Amino acid sequence: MTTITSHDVARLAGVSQPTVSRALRDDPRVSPATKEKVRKAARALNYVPSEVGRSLSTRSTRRIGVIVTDLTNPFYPHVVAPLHDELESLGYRMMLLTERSDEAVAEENLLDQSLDGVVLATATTDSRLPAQLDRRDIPYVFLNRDTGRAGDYASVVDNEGGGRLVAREIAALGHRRVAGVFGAANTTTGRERELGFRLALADEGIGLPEDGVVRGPFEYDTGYRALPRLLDAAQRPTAVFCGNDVVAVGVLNAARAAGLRVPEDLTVVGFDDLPMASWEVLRLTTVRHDLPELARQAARLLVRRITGDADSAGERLVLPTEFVPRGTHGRPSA
Amino acid sequence: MTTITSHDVARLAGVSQPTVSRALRDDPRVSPATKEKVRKAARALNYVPSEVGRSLSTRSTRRIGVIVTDLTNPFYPHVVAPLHDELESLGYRMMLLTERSDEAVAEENLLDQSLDGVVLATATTDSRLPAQLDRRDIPYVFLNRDTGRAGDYASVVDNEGGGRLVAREIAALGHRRVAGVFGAANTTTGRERELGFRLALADEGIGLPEDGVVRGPFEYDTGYRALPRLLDAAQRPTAVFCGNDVVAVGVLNAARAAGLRVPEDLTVVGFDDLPMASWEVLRLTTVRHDLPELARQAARLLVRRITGDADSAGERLVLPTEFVPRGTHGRPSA
DNA sequence: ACGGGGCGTGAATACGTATGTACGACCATG
DNA sequence: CATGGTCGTACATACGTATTCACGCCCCGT
Repeated sequence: MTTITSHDVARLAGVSQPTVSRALRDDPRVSPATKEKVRKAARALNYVPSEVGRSLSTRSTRRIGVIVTDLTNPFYPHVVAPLHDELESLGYRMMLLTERSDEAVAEENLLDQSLDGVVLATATTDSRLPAQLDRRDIPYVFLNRDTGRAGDYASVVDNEGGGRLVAREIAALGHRRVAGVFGAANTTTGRERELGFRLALADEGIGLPEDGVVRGPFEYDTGYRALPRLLDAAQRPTAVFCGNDVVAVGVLNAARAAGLRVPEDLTVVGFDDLPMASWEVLRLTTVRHDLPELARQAARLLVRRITGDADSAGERLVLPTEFVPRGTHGRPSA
Repeated sequence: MTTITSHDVARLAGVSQPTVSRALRDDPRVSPATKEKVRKAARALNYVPSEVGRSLSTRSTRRIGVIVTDLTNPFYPHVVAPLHDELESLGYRMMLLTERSDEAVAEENLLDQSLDGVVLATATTDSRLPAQLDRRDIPYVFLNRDTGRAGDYASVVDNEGGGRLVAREIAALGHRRVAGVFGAANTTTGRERELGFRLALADEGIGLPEDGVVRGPFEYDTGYRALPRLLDAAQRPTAVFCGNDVVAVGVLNAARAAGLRVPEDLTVVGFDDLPMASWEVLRLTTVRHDLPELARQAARLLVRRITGDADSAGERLVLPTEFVPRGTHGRPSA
């Protein structure tokens, strides 16, 4: 069974190929009678317009690339899913790409004109991808992380504010020896959350000792392996602020493995409020922001940029944060 | 900045466009000297071949569609991630599509010749998608679930065997009043796991009462809401087999909320052995299979089918299962 | 010296759709 | 009745790459 084209439909309907194209796109210049004839022929042949042919002709693929590091990190699905849905409702489709890809492969994938735009959910401050995309005039937006430079198009969270919230709550409970497990230093999320936390702690006269800070990828293992080190610090902490929920879950599990009671022996606070944070077995105290909205906002911003409706100087959309008390924080017992 | 095409490269290199195409694809009929000239020109212009032009000409997009229900269900990322990587190493890219999409949209996406193949990770036994794909001669494979009919191309798990394993372990521990939370009845995964469980229980003289069975989507909520109902059964169960780990986590959390101790008051067993099953806060006893391999196998099978190297009568690749004892099973105390 | 056989390259074309332009028919108006 | 306008459709072409075919050249053999 060979592919059915608009020419086949044209032949059956007794019109020309361009008329088929126009009729199916509901062009007002085609008479209702002809439209009906064409639609009938198209449906009789089970015709579906070729996306490739259309893309070549219109120079637009209505396809968006989304770059993530690792989908098995529970954070990403919660951003990719709403992103997918929002893009779909805007008439775009989603290509999933990962950062770990071989660099040459990745670049070719991005620069071969097969994407109308790109969502970068993994940007590190030293990534060279944005420059490549700029060079090709491929619209892109940052999601969650950005480069921190002016001119970015980004949908992000008030990370610094969120870090401050946690510091104040922890201080108010009476904690004085605190620790932190943050994201890698080349991510704005990691840096800003740490900064807000430090600044607000300083306001309360509390310092963050050198051996009370661990930085690493926003992964379960980072948290799991960080806790033993933090417990070995000169000043054993009574509270740990984690750069995100995934890391916090790692810390919670390490605490359980170490026989520590939470929150009696240790206060643990996360960031993101992933659905699992409210599981009974975790009851993780955390910082909430509207993750689905973060994704939807990125999708809409990207589409605005594609259609030329975005501010040419860049746009940074910042979502607010909120402290969510659950079961993993309390007064220090020591 | 206008798009750079092979014609531009040709002009700069002083050759024809076809020669550029051949040179860059390393065609042996092009002389080394010309190749060098072309490569130099291409790199000077930062040329990347247009994927769209190539697709139109070759009638192949090297793009694979992957259909999932809901990415926020922790199961899917663990199959999508290895699938993505395997496809990439085979030279294909991944389009992510969801089942919930508006049906018309979804069909158009699948049938517009923009995909070389499709992975169905969501098949229900009554899905009409396979017939549509057959009709268009679009190669596809089932992943994890299939229709159960002969002629399928599928990468699946020995679900019935896995269900049997659990029944035997539970029976051996002395449980006599057991319950089950299975997947929807129109999924082979749900049906086969239930079947194996029932058959092996019957071998031990144990029945599964009507009010000891709940069926629903393989989601957290299904498990969470199922437990209260099961506890209200005429014969309160001492053990619950869950259709997959995600459901089991729902049950575990419901048990915690109900003040039940696991495994003292209730034995809970899952299926899949997702990474989170080994978290200290869960320590879920479950049935393991090689999930990444399940995905990789599906990718390779699909590519074989695309290239015409697969058995024309269909192929069903079945992965074995293994019982993984952790902390959520034990002898009944009652 | 002439003819034949590679070898390397260019010209022509195909892929499927969208769109600018031209053209024919019909109607209304003077 | 002629002319101008409008409406609907066809013709031609563009998009970027891959491929088939034809052709010219050089080298070798006789």
